[in-house]
Amino acid sequence: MSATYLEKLNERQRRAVEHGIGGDGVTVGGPLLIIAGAGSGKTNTLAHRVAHLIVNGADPRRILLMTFSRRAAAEMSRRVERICAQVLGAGSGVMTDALAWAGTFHGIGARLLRIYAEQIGLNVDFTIHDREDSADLLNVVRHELGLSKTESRFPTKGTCLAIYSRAVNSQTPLNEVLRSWYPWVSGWEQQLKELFSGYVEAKQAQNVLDYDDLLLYWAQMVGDPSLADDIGNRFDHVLVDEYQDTNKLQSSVLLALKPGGRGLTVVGDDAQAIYSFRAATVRNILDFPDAFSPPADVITLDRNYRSTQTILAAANGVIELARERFTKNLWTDRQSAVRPKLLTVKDESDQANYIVEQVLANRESGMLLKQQAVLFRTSSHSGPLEVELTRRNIPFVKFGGLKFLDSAHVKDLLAVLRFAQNPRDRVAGFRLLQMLPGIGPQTAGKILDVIATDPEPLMALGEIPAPPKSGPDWASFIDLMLALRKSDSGWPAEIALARSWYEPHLERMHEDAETRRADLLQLEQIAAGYHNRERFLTELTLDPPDATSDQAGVPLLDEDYLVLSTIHSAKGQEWRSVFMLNVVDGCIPSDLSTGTSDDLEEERRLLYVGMTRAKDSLTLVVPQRFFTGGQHAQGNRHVYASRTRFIPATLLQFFETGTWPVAGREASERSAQQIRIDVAARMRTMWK
DNA sequence: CACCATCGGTTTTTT
DNA sequence: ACCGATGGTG
Repeated sequence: MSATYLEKLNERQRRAVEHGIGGDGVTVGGPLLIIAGAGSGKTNTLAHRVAHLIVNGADPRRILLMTFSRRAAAEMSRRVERICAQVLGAGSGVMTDALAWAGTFHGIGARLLRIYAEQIGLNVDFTIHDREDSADLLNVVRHELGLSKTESRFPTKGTCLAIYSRAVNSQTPLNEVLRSWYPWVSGWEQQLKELFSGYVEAKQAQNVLDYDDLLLYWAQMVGDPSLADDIGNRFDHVLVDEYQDTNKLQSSVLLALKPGGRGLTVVGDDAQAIYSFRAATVRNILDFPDAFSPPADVITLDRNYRSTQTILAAANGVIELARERFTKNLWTDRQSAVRPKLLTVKDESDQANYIVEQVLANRESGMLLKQQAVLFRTSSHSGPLEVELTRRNIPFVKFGGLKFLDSAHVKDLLAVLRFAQNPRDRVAGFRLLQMLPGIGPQTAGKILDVIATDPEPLMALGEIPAPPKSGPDWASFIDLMLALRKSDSGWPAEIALARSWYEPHLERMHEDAETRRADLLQLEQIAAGYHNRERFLTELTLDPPDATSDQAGVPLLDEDYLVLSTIHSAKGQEWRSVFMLNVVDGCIPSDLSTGTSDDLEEERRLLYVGMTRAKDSLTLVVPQRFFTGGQHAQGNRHVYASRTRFIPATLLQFFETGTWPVAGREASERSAQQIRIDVAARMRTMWK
């Protein structure tokens, strides 16, 4: 077969694409590891491999493709479809709804668990707790066990959850987890064990799973040989992207699905491992070949197509100072006379002004906002820039950090739907009941106790006499729950029902009900895109819409906007022009991550990941003065920062260094402009 | 028992 | 600056 669509690939990419695929209908080869450096055409190669499988007769519905985020899965599906349509002709129909099994580990886990729920004694109507729900539930148990009133301070719910999660995801006994990562709480080992065991019981009684359970139950499920066979045989091919950021639990699932490694492909880059805080381990990718006999084939893609040679030289310089050597060095033939910039500015406010000026200048010269991105270590670092962008009416979308779903009103509305879906979910019920006036923690707890034992909890709820102080709100609440229980109004009508019930409560509880209402309308819009309530709740929890923008809504696709993103959320992406904020010690590396040398090495890789996102132009900004704590505009608590330790003097040769603004009176004029406020607008809103 | 005020400790990255 | 725990009041 002449495969002209493969001709654009380089020799190694092509080998990776064709590995194990014969022209004779035999498409299931041995295990393959692709080490794919930043910008080496990884996504393209993987997409071509999947397409090539399909073109050679593999059934797309029997391909399992696991990516790091749903965004990545969607992008991959899109590319695969495009290639297949080109090769097979648009009318071939092979690709209609084809890659049904593309998603994240957690998302795929949730789907499989619902399919096999009965066989493993799980109620199919389980709901999924996000991180905060999990912490809340853990906190309830913590109180019940009397651990919140101990002599010396017991760790907070967040720390407890982090410990639990680390133990589960790394498949490590608690005492070792405590010794290696939480030595300061090692005195609480016994109590933590009790807490975790109570937490597990609570989750089961309430028919909820947390993020870790999606992997843990899946791993348990494939621990049974016949179930493992059954699930493994659903898929002829299993491909995993970003394998360096998977944890031990995930690799155990993978090996149980395809014990011999046949049909298994993993792709990743050990130099881009940045998720060890989630128990990801680079051992997974390094040990992959020898998990099989004969060992997996390894193909290394080290030719970078993304960045100019000067950008790559600087990035290579940074990663070469790492404690351990990585499996490759990147090279390119994209010559450029322009080195990346390392720019010193006075403070964060000048940093914001500089970026705005540069971004606008780039746009003047024809570079869309969308082709530019501003990256930072920590979500809050972009605060001053966001203010400035808003003031100048420059549209932007921010990825990472606080989610739209984290706001109280959105959680309230979701709690209504979740409780209707699974009335045993106490976290949802507790939240929901307390929205009613006159119902607080005690009353809510008692009501939940009463209905917990009933086989039909929502019916039982209807029979509870109205709590004295809840007034007429109780009756309308019961009406709502009964209506949602039957779910005969259908989806997405149910969310409209819930929202109109919630609206008076919203107004009562929040001053700024107006802006919050807009969010809820937006949630309703999003909901319309899902098939039913269960899918909506599940997928929203697993893949929350993570973009927040200056406008209430996510901008339409054809609009132009600047991208703001944490480095973590920028993984796998690229832009023509990239700016990195706060390239100073204390930000990269984060002050909180300088404890162990492993932490520090991960921060170094983080800087490397950020730098390698840039195609044509890269600017690292170093503010000298850094405001801390209180955000009074006139406040003056600050620290003097210095350039990140990851760019020592020996690396300065790779950068064009400079300061901004260029000295002179321009600067004072600019700052005069900057404190200007819109007095007229303030006057208008004063009496509203 | 709900609701409000206050005080003290903490503060990243995300499925 | 923001929780979360705690204590007082109605």
